[in-house]
Amino acid sequence: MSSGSDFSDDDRPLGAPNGSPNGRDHVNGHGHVPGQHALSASMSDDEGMSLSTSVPSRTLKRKKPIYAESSSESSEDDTPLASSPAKHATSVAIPMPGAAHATTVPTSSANGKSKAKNKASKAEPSDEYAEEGAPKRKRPVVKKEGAKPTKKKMKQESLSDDDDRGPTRKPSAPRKRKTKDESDAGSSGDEKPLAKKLAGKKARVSKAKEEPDLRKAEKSSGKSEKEGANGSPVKGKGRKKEKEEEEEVFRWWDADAQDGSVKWQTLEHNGVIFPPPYEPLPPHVKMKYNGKELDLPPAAEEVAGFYAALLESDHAQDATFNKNFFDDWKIVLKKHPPRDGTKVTTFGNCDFRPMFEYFEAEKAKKKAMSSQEKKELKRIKDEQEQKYTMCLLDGRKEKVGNFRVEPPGLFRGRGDHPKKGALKHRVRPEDIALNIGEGAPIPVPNMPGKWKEIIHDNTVTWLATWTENVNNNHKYVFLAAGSSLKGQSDMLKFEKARELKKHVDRIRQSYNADLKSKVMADRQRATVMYFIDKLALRAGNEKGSDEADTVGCCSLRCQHVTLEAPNFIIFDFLGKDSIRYYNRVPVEPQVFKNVRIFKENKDDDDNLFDRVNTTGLNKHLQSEMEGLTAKVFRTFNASITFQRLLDENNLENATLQEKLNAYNKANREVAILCNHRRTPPKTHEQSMEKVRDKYRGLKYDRMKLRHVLFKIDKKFKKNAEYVDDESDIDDDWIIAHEESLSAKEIEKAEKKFAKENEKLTEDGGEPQKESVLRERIADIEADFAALAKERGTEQAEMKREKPVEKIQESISKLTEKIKAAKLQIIDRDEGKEVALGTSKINYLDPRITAAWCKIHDVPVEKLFSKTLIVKCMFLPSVVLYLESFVRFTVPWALEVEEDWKF
DNA sequence: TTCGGGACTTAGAAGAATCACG
DNA sequence: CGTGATTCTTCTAAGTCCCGAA
Repeated sequence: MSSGSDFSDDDRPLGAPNGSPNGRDHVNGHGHVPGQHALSASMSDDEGMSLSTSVPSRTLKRKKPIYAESSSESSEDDTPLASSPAKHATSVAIPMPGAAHATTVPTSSANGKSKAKNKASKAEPSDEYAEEGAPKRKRPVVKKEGAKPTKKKMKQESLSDDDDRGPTRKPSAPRKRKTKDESDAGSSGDEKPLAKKLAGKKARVSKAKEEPDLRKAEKSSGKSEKEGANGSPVKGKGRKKEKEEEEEVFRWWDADAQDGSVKWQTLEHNGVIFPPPYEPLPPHVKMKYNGKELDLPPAAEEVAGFYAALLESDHAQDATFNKNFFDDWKIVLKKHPPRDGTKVTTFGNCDFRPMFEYFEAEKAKKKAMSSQEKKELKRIKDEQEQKYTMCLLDGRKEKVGNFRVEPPGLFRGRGDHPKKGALKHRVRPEDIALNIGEGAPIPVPNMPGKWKEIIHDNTVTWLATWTENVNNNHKYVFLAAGSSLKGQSDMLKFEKARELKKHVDRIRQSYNADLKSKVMADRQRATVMYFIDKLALRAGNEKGSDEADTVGCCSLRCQHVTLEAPNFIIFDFLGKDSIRYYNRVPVEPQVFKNVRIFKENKDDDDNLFDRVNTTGLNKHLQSEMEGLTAKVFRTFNASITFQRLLDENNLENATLQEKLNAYNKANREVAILCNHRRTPPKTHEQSMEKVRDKYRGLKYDRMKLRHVLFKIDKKFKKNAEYVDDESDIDDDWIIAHEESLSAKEIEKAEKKFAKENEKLTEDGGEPQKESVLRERIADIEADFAALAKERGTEQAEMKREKPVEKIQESISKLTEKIKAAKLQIIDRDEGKEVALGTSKINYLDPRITAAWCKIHDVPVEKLFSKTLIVKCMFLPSVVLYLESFVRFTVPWALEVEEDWKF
């Protein structure tokens, strides 16, 4: 796909609107529109849809509107483009590209009024399913029972024009699809999988069927043994039992398909490692309360220390953080009061500084240790942790991921999480459940206590779990990213995304048709799909009031989207991790219209899509393609865009560096698409200034050379090549620059002088007189004085005569350098808040990179860090090869043929 | 139909290691 | 050969999605 789309990148920009609620100001800078498909929707005007969604459901959770200002309520047709957009909208939009392909197949169903659209489109494609190679579905189809029942078709909401209007359901229980329009979808969904299965593999079918039952049985019976017994025979096939000695590479990707539910047959591990107990501070380190030293018992001191350590961080400036910390600390203090009976009641009277300073000093001390000592310390630590790092999974040694139990501390929620600052308790063995193979030795905790529970569940991959006290979230210990388990599911993920390629045209047609559906729920869902597909937005589950207020596609509220006629939508909301998403994009007129309708009669903090939620959306997606969920679109979009961008380059005679740049550029585009950001390093501005200075220096040098030419002959001024003005270096800068140059030269001269003298004395000679140095300095100063004179004259003298051609040559060389420097500056500045890692690790199919490296003869190590490579391989023995060379590696992704395409 | 439990992926920040370079 | 910048790894928060009970 993606044929044509040209990505113009010149539009970057966007002025960042200020004031993001939580203080961060990330802005997605560009108007990139991702998916380049075209929606062929014929824009027939929809018959006057009068559906107004009247009743805005109030979102339960939302307490206070965050973006109060956003002017959004548009009620009339005409969009507001008023002020607000203008404000933000510096950005430029990029036209949605390509329009061609998907379109080609007009489907009958596309015609407007039919509400049954789903059906129609579904039917036709059936052949597609058949062709599918039938990869093993990991997610067992299982649950089909669920689907079936729905047959009920209730349908209400038909949008007959008015009545439906609504959505009527205003109830506060908002949206949530009440309707089941999905029913049809359900049914069709059913058949699909079937077809697939049939087409697919024989054995598989039976397996799939069986599994569910199996699984169920297992679950209910709990740890029962039989599951093991049952399970293994089924899938067994003897494969895993092969003699492979542990260091031999297990090529799971070649091995027989794994079933989704049973994850392992045998599992041995050493549990988790607990952090060392709290060590009280030396007696001379005491925080103060009301100016007096506070003598705290260890338990209370420990908590105070958590806070003290953050004293200079942003957290300590955060009111919520401080309050939550203080509340929790007071609870601890009640149990462990200061020894002198002081009552700690006011946060403002606390002075944690002494503790902070002690920590800083300790840090400095540690840093000052010799590298010998540091190494020794590290060795000891590694030794202690050694046994936790690996486990035995089906007889193979595999790396464990986070085997260190999270130490106690203050909860660092992102954005404005209502619980940030709360005390996270120390986790004890009593809190932890271990999952381990039956019969495997039970590890002994490295601190006093007994495990909460030992289970033997081979349908899950975790080794240990506990519940964290602040949010009651579950924490797990899993295998490392490079393990077979993770590798497998990673590969499945990408295969699923690739599968979407085959269905995406049809899916787009179908949602395009639905954009005009008379059923409000369908129309909203289609609109949601349009955004998810084009902008790679996240699904957007509902969130609770005790979490930060962030949204995804389904949970967008009216305040998050602004319409700008004729066809722009401005998104401005906080997404995952409270990262701001800002994007101004052109959309299909129908989408524009829909959003206008959806916003009608709603308040800013009402849900934009009041009839859609992620569950319903995913259910629908499943009916379009087995295993399809909203997040698959993100993976698909990222990888396919990446592949396309890489393919667009012509790297015929490119140098290695140019190739790497091209790769990184593509990577960055994807990161931007997915809105992956980072806060620029504190030092960014400063290092930016340095680069800019270098750039100006080059420009200065070139200017001087030009002036030399001008002096030789005025005619050069006419030469277009030399007219370049130095608009980016002003007089002040020139003066400063010349001064610094002169200072540098003098310093150099002094050093040289000193060195010469040293040598002379060494050889038994006499040192030179000071006057020699003074003379040299005078010369330098004279040179610079001459330069000062030249300022503004457009004429310059050359210290050493050079033929004109040489000068011209130097100028063009400088011009090149200047261009490169400029690019580098832009690059760096634009990249300052884009994080490339996340997409590289999670969204870009590593096989794209592997194949690309093969074609262009680029060593993978230049692009993938060691851990990333390991992720594509996963066995230690393989990793060793890596050091010597990638030829021998057998990571699942690195084995691809060079013509492999996503 | 909602709700919450559960398991697993995705995410940016913080910390550690390595690099570049004066 | 330190040291400041850059890159990689670790840490754990915050999502997605599924499931089953009420």
